[in-house]
Amino acid sequence: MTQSTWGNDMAPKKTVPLRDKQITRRRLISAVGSLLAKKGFKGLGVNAVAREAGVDKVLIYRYFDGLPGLIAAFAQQEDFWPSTLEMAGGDLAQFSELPLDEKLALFAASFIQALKKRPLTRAIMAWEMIEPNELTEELERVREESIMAFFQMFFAKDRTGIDLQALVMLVGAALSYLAIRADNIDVYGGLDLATDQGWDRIASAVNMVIHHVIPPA
Amino acid sequence: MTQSTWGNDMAPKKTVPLRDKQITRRRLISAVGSLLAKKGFKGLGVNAVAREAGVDKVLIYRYFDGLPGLIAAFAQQEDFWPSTLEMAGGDLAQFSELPLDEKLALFAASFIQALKKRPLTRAIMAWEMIEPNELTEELERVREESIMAFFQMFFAKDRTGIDLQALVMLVGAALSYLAIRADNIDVYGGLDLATDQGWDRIASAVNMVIHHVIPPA
DNA sequence: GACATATGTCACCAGTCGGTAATATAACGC
DNA sequence: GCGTTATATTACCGACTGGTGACATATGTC
Repeated sequence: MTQSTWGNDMAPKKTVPLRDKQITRRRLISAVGSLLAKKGFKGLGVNAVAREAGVDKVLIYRYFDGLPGLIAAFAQQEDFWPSTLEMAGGDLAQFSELPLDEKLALFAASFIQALKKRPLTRAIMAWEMIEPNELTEELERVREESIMAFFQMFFAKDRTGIDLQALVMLVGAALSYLAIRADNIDVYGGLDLATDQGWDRIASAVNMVIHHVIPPA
Repeated sequence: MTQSTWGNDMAPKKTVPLRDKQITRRRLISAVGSLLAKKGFKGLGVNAVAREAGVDKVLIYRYFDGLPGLIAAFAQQEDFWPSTLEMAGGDLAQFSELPLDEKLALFAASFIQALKKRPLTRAIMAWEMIEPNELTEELERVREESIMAFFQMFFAKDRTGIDLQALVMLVGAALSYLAIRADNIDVYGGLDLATDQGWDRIASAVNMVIHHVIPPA
């Protein structure tokens, strides 16, 4: 990016580069974000990112050692994946005292909300499905760790005798799939993915399943 | 593709083009399939398809009016989506007489098998998630119709009072997601996606849910 | 045989991609 | 002022993309 040193009076053809490494870095990082949100991971190349940032692409190599490095930097500073706290509904202590079925229901509702407000996360999840590379593998690893830690913390020592882990992951998989699809289609198998009412119906169905599988104490 | 007119005795440098439109068309169509299975929809371009078919890319334009036309021709002749019969386990009459919970369980098992043996379908499903275009929309429409027809035929007039449609679609979404992920990763949330045992566990969890939600009569 | 048509190959185009070297300019120390 | 370093731009490279026109060869008809 360049900026004019003078006003418009002198009709200055020359512009003055900013020459601020930190600002340039931030420009590039946020360009990844906006580009990812706008186009998805399609067209996420050095040229496009540099264009979006208004900066020369060579700086991607100088500051980040290439596009993977830049994307890694982007991923680090983004909360692209919901935290344990968020998946627990915002209050860990309170969450831990809930009966099992309510824990699961709260988790499902929180997970829906978390996905709904993260278009970038949905884009990255879609990305992971079709282009495995060293970056998506890293994001993958972080996510697997996070979700396993969450599961261990709250569901590990159940004595219901049912496969709680498989149940949680099935719900997570279904919600992930529907959230991603919602970016492309309005209806899936008759389910309305475009409106809040449609998602309320989905959440209700999940709750119904949970409360049938785990009868309240 | 070319083939030698003589044996190897004359050391023939020249090869003779086949000059059979139907064969060439088939070569191109099947090249789309194998390329889709090998690389997914990434690198599914005119150049790559022509290379895979061993044919010049200009024929794609001449015979199919471009890549979309070729892909449409490919999609028409493929059973890329399981039929109602297949989703019912192979015997419609028998299926229709099962109690509801067993219907659902059989559907889930059949759906898993159907996805497992269709790498192209998985690739296309992944494609639909990120690149909506006129082709994927068509496939989408076919699929939505098919799945709704199946649902209507067997589950419409339930009187359990629960949201059966949402339940079926949740299961379908979860299984679709896991099947697609299985092409990229071996483990999802602790679930083993790479082995038959892992999928048995998933199927068991689905059955568990079904039988809890819909108690056998 | 001659000719027209169907089929296939080749060569090229402009555009984009990831990547790099050479250069210009700003900022800072002296 | 001078020189050095940090920052950014320009210009280019080879490879690939989708797409097209000119050409070559085989097939079928008369």
